[in-house]
Amino acid sequence: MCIFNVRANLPTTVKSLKELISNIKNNIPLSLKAEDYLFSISKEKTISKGDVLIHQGQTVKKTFFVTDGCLRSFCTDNNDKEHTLQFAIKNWWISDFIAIYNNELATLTVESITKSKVIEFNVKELDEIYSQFPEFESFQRKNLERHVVSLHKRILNQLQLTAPERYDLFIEQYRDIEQFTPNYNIASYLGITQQSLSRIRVEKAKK
Amino acid sequence: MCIFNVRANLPTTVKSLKELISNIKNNIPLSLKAEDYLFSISKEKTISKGDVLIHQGQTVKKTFFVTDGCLRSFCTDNNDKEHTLQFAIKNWWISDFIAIYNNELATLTVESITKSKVIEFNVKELDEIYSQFPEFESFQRKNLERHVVSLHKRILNQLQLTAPERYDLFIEQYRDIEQFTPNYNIASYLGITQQSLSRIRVEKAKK
DNA sequence: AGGAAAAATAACCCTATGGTAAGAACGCTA
DNA sequence: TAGCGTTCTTACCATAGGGTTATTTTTCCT
Repeated sequence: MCIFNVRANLPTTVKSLKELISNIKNNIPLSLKAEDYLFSISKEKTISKGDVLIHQGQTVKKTFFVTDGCLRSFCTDNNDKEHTLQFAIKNWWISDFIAIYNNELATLTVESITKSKVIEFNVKELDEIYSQFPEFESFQRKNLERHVVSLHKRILNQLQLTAPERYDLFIEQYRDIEQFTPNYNIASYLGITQQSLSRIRVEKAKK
Repeated sequence: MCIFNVRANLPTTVKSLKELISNIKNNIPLSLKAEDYLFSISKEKTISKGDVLIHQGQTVKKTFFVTDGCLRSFCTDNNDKEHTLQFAIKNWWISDFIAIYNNELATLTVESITKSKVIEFNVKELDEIYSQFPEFESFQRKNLERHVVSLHKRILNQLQLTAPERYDLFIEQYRDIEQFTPNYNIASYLGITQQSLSRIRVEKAKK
């Protein structure tokens, strides 16, 4: 959902930033200066399974571009039940965008489901990029348009599909996420319990 | 979710375009040329209750800014059940953004719930505005950011709240929409049947 | 390989919501 | 103000999915 990049000659430690560069260059031409800036504000991190990058209730200062592994964002309700808003794998962005765009404290938790690699950005520094390098405006607008479409679709699916249908669709669309994440996380994304998902899987296997 | 405006001296027939202008000027400075362009591509329309502005299955060429009344967008499933994605009142945009951004045929229907007034824009002409007047990029990016936040929140609400809780929230947040729309449309927005909503209302009244 | 921890399944009963159908209330319009 | 269509409510039973707890299977660790 966000953006970015670095110079052509990368130190070995930031090799995976190349993903990000090519990702961006597919969409807009990047000046060397813009690459420099991106490089200067990014920090590559390796994180372990279970690590929490954003804590509910705290200020959100970072946003993450995933280069390896799988993360998720979720909220926790009054009964300590978790509800997954988003999964993120390679080339996806993840953070608490509600908090960032509303300038509020985090309502979400962002945690790593597997050992992962991410590129970390400071939200404020990242936001600077638009004034310094206006070519990012259009790039990001289009990203957001695509994101809006996927959210519209998710809402419609939630309204009109049964739980088994939603599960089938999830498997179909996110096979590369399914392999990383336990079923109870998928259930919390689909809006059902782990037990219901188990039942659904059993029914599905019978056919 | 989109953008717009017109010149300072308006013909009387486009007086309501002023809403749009002030809406935009609150956010970005508008050149006269940009105002001219907006004026040239906009068309004010009065529509009756029940009129359909976008038909499922057809090409989506228009997007609408509402200046009076209330409209909704919905999809229709295999059993002819309708599921409301969005309501739009004064100062909101409405169209089938899934179709527009994906360049597909309409999956949604946009219909007017009341007698309404809208300003109609051709999607292609509207899209031109970004290349001709780059100041709109940032404006629209921020609109989309806000829209993403509201969609994230809706998804989380759908996952974690009960039907009565969602209804309470709807009443609280959209009192100005509730007055226009029949309960079965609200039900289809909340993801429940008209009958369930009726039950919920009865329970609520008892307290 | 062996044991602990995590994840998935199963079985129980319970509750919220759905489907159908009927009737009541409301609101136009003649 | 009568009458008709629309919207809302009620009541019935049906069902999907939830809550709890136990058991099995898988994964992970050393």
